Amino acid sequence: MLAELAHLTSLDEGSPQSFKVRAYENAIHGIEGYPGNVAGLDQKELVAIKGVGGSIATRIREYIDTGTVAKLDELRIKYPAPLVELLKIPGLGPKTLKTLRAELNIQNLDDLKSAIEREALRDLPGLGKTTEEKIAKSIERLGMHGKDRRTPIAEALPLAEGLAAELETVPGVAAVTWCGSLRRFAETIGDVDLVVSSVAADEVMKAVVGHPMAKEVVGSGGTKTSVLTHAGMQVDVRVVTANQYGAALVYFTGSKSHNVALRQRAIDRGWLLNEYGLFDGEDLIASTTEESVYRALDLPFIPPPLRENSGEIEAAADGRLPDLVTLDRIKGDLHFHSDRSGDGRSTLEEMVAAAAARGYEYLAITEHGEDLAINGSSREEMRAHQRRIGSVQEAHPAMRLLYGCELNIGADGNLDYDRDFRLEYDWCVASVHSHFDLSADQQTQRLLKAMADPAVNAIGHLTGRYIGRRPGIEINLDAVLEGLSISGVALEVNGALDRLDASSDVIRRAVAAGVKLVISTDSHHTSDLKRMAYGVSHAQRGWAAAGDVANTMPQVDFIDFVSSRR
DNA sequence: GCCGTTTTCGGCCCGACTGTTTTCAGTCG
Repeated sequence: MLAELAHLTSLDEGSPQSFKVRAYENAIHGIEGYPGNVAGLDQKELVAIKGVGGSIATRIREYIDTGTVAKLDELRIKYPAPLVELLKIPGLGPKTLKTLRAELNIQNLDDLKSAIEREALRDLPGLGKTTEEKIAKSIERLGMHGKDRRTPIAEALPLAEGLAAELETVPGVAAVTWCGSLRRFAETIGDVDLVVSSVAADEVMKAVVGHPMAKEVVGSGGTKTSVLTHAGMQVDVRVVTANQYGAALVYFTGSKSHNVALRQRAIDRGWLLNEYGLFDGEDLIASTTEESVYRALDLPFIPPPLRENSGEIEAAADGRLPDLVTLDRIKGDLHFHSDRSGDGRSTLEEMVAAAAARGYEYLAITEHGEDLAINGSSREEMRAHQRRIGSVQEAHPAMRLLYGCELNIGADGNLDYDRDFRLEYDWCVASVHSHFDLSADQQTQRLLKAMADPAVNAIGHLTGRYIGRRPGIEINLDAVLEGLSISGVALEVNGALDRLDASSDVIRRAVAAGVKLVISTDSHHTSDLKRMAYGVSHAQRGWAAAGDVANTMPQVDFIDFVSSRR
């Protein structure tokens, strides 16, 4: 509601920088940083949220109580959807759109196209032939990459990793880092930003322009090149000197809103912060490393996944940043398949060896239960598997293997096998794999019933979503978190890049509610173990401290934790 | 529309790039 208000108000005010628009955007960030359920707050409690004043608080209550907001309805009538759609065209902003509507009565895409055909745009004040052609070209490729097109992180990250590795081999290059929403580990990525430290910018520009993944060069200058990939993703590469690298990383990692707040902090001290450094007049205060920039602003280093201006700067300033979970504190993996599961692709021995190579202290083997057609295992198969796990255990004495199962949560909340058989497992993850379209009430009951089962230790991939492909199930989150909190069942943070389920905002709510987390890879092949790093970054985005994550416990404590559930 | 270790009124981040202009406006990140 607030995002739409901001969007329509930018049209109404004829400026995306209008203070009213920014106030709405600030309120969005404040609310994102609120760890509880905003719908339950009254006017006074709402105003206490940073960025929310009397007017916005009233509109939030109005929205929750009535489902509509009069101000928003007014704006929707004044600016109908077909008109607002035109803002998605790259290069066309609110000012130009206002002119087009006032001068040429353009109301939708067809109006705009025909105005371009009769070359009517070029005679308008402030526009010209070039702008007309630019807008025409933008419309042509609108379907592929409009302003709001976003790519799932599962597609963007491999592209960035590959390109960064190649650019590191270009002569003169000292370092390459992908920045932007990708470094912040957002679920979807607008474009890939690479910041390169190099003494030979032209070499880097040449390498990018001539790269086979570049289908089209959007723009290329001395230090900045933008290209479109064949998949329609924009990649921006920016070259800076080694001395500017830290300030550039801060600047290009964002978020925009985090940067604004940092610059405000600089202004408060009479300084200037930009992508080249932190300055006191002509004097450079900090620029080489990110740490030095933050330190000069009296802040500890803020990990990129937190940089959304949703409370991290205030927390950092007060020394209240959580002791975030990190990869080196992970002691085991608790959602793990071998080719015993129909969709598994590596053998048990290979999978266990891969886990041992990572130095894990414990590992739960969680093959699919019998209810999952094709992929599941019968009781007899499970018993044989248990024996095989026992013999593999002998080869890895330092790592405790848990005989486990990924139970399937049926439509009614029922689980595989029977209670006694389930209780023989050392560790069970229970997950939804079907019936995605039940009502929120039904899904909630289903989950609550599953977590009430004494064999269940964790709820796997909470919503079953695939980012950009399939929405997750609808649930009553408050009820689910309460259920987890009461039962002591852990919430899984699934590290598969196309899942990242539960979402980071749910993780943040869960942490605030005292729910225990487990970060798992849901590995089906030895190459999947690297997902642990993704799960950790994603959990950081949800403000998860090491103490919130059960699989940071050393082996002894973890075994205690598991048996307390049994 | 929000906010206050100078403030309840008067501020509100910064720069690159492009195009349309002779000093600036719009868009973008």
